[in-house]
Amino acid sequence: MSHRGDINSSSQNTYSDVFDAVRRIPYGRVSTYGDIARLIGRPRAARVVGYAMHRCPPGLPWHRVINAQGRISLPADSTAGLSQRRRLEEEGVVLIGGRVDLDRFGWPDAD
DNA sequence: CGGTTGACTTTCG
DNA sequence: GCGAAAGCCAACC
Repeated sequence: MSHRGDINSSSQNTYSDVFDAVRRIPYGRVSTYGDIARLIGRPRAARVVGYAMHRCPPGLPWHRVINAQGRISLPADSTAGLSQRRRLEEEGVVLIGGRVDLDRFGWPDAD
């Protein structure tokens, strides 16, 4: 914490929090924008999560983030959309009818 | 400083 | 189960 009101090491930046949460998603698992938003303490900021995804830094497993419907938010015909689906299947995530069973691959576990 | 923008979510028909 | 409409929040310009 600096004397000035600059950014604390605890992020406090929605973007950093979002990126950190996404990095916490285990391999072969997926999370939704709403869940990520909730994890960072902003249950209503799901849209902001998507916004952050568009600005995601390299190395971020952004492909593990999908919408609440278990569906890829990106257009199915888009390069990024196809790439995301391929990466998910590559990690063992099964897509049925273009959808992911959040009850099985969703994270964190509902339990 | 303020209106516009979204890789969203939930509710209703 | 699916499509349309409204709600919500932070970043962007």
